[in-house]
Order: sequence, then C-alpha cells, then structure tokens
Amino acid sequence: MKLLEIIKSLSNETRLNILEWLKDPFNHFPEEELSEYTPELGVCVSDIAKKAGMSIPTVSDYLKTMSAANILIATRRGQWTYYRRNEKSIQELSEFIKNKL
Amino acid sequence: MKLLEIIKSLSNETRLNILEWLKDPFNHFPEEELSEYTPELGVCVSDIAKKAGMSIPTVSDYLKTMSAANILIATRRGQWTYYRRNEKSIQELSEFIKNKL
DNA sequence: CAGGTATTTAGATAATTACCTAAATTTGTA
DNA sequence: TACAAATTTAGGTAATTATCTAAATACCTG
Repeated sequence: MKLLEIIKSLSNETRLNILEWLKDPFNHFPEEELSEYTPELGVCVSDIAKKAGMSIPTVSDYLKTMSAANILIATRRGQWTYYRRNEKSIQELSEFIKNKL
Repeated sequence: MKLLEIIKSLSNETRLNILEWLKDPFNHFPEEELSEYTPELGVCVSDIAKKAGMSIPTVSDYLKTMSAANILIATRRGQWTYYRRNEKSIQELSEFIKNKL
C-alpha cells in the first residue's frame, strides 16, 4: 500500500471523476459505445477520453497513473485497453485511512 | 466533504507525515518541547517545522492547507498556534472512500 | 510602549503536474 | 503485407505546487 502514490493518483478532478464514472459505466457512458463492455473488462480509453472531454493521450496517461497506483485494473483486449476499478484496493485505502493514517 | 481539496491537502509526503506524527505527539516530538502540550490543543507550528526539517513558513502553509481542508484543527493560544488532527473528518474521509467514491 | 518570540503573508524561483500535438507502436484485417 | 484503428510514448508549454528568505503581524511582558 503506497499511500502517497495512491493519493497522488487521486489528486486531480478528472481522475477522481473517472473513478466515479467507472463505478457505474452504464450510467455514464453511452450504451452504444459500450458494445464491448463487460464488467469483467471495464471501459476503453477513447470512451473515457470522450466523456472527460480531454485528449486521448492525456487520459491514457491518467489511466496509466491510476493503474500504477493499483486503483484501476487494465486489460488489453486486441487493440483496446479496458480499465475498471480495483475495488479491493479502494477498500484497502479506506481501511488504511481509518486505522493507520 | 470537499474530496478533492482533502486529497490535495494529503498529496505531499511531509503533510502526510505531519498527520501521522500528530496521531501520537508524545512519540514524535521531544517532551520538553511539548511542555504546553495538551491533547486539547495539539502541537505548535515551530515544533512541527523542526521535526519536519523544513522552514517555518513552509510548514505554516502546509498546516493552513490541511486545516482549510478540515483535516487538522488549529487553535491559537497566545502567540502559538496549535494544530491537532480532526479525527472526525479523517473518519468521514475513510467512509466516503468506502461508500461513495 | 519597546523588545522579543511565534506565526503569517509576500514575493521569488525551482520542481512538478497538466495536458496538448505529433510520432511511434500494437493489433486486427483485407 | 499494407492499411486502419486504438493506444502509448515523446516532447513541449502552461499552470500549479514546493519551498525558501524577507517583511509584516500578533501577542506577551517588563
């Protein structure tokens, strides 16, 4: 649990938003763009970038930062990279703050 | 609960350290410097700056940032400003991450 | 009120982060 | 193999954050 790295990965409004959107993708991404979506995989980079209204490279980097911190999980499937939340890590973060911080 | 403001206030190694030190001041600050210490009040700016090995203005600003985010509580007592943890807010943060984030 | 101590505010520069475009890479497909 | 789509990597500038010194405030005390 690298607390500082995790906190830094969350210290940006767009990255926090992404985490919230991924909590309920069907509610936040147009269904037709989720054709490939399964909860197993998550949402692909370009759909997230479109929703965020930011460039794909920027969002790609955000997502990489968050998976490096283990808050998101990336799955490459063909030419797409899907990202989903790492619920276990998020709960661990909550517990760490509750008991150790 | 301004999540982003709170997270930003914690996204710095020294500020995280301060929060941990304040969890148990007697263990982290020389007793003679805590002569005025009571758990009611916390620890004063210059003691924290000395422990952090940073300048007083820098640490003063850190502490201000963290109290603005409501993670610390400041009490002015004469010429000293004492800072202590806001345990309630820290627990709220943990709960927010657990349930809402 | 004068001097002293603690803190805060101002003002600067260095370092880091944000975020873009262009180029390179990866993978599917004709 | 060659082209197209998705993503990542590079490289650059703008914005923010880090952190210092100097100056200004606050408050105590004789």
